[in-house]
Amino acid sequence: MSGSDDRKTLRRQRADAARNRLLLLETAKSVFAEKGIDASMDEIARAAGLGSGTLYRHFPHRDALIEAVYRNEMEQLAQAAERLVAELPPVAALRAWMLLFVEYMGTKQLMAAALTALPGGTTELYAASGAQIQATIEMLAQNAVRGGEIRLEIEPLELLRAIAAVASAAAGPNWEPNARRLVDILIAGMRA
Amino acid sequence: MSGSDDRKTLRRQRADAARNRLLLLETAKSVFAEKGIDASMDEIARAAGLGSGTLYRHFPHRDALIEAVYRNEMEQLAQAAERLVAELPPVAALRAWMLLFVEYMGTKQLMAAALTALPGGTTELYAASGAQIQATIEMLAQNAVRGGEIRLEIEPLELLRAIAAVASAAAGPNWEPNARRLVDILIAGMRA
DNA sequence: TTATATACGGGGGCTATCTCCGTTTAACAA
DNA sequence: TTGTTAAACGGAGATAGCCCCCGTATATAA
Repeated sequence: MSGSDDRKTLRRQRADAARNRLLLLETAKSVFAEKGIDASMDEIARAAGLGSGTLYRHFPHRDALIEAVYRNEMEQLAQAAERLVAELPPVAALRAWMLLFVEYMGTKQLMAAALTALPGGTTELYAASGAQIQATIEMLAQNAVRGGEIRLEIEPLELLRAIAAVASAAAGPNWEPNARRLVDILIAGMRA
Repeated sequence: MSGSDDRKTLRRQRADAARNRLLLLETAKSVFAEKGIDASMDEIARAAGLGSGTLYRHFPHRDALIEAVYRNEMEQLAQAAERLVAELPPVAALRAWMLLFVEYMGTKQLMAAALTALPGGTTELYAASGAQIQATIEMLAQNAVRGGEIRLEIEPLELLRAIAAVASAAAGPNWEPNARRLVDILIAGMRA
């Protein structure tokens, strides 16, 4: 009943836990990059030198881990967007950021897979870490619409979904030029 | 050495085998539609009233089964393309077929999943059953290019990949209008 | 220093994929 | 028809991955 209950029950996270969480995130990122998005949970735990129980305490299931790694990466893209909007005219900023997104998919193929791959789970993955990326692309798109240069008749997030599909490793050897070209096709197709 | 060797060694497929193959394909299609693309192999075998060994003899692994179901479905789309090309002007035919593709993804959400979902396996899935669908979209695209109305700076198959991503169930409640609109954006973006 | 909430580890349950092999059956020849 | 044989069948079980459980260890706060 009293406020002191919170005091009593709240206890800051133990240092080892925080350390291990970070370690697991880093390890997962590199293991995913090396072995692909299908790397087993046990393997990741082993690579981090921790028990699988520890891995599962921090990330209750496979998707939660992928999502966490993914969210981490996306943060950087969100920051880049701010910069581009400040420095470039609206449509150019949108285009530049989409190209950055393509480039990003390149370095982190696994993330492209995560975007499109989770069977039935993609939605939830998006719902969580997608919130940020969605806010970002929507900001860029709205900005361009206000400039009067493009019309927006599709949910902006879908633009990314389309790009991610083409920019996934599965899209063959020419995925990069294809994806870059797709960005321009989309922009051209949206011009008023 | 002699031609009669073939006679001797070749023996036409047994009737029960052919029957069961068909039965398994049909069953798989409906089970996938009902329970989603994650339905277990054992469940499909059981639903068909056959042993799992039989299922695996016909389709050596899960992906082979999905691929076979998928290829089956795509056949119909290929036929529709012929008709559209004969009846409509080039770009209209391309657009109409892409919209048909969207509609198709709607009825067979599982196929959209198959298009984008197989972890690391998408490429192979495409390589096999994609041959036909690729030939189809390329025919439509080349036809439109010859008409001089559009430029083709992206591999046509990638257009489908983009559409499939947006038209997948994972793309949220508005996937259909979004996907349809994407078709028009793509067409507009490709106009010369 | 002691008490306690919190974290750790890894064995094990469960489920799904795929293999193996003894049994059954359809196809062909005589 | 009937016998022979290659082909197909079925389903138990080997393997592997996800995740839970819980006894042990330890960081934190008093």
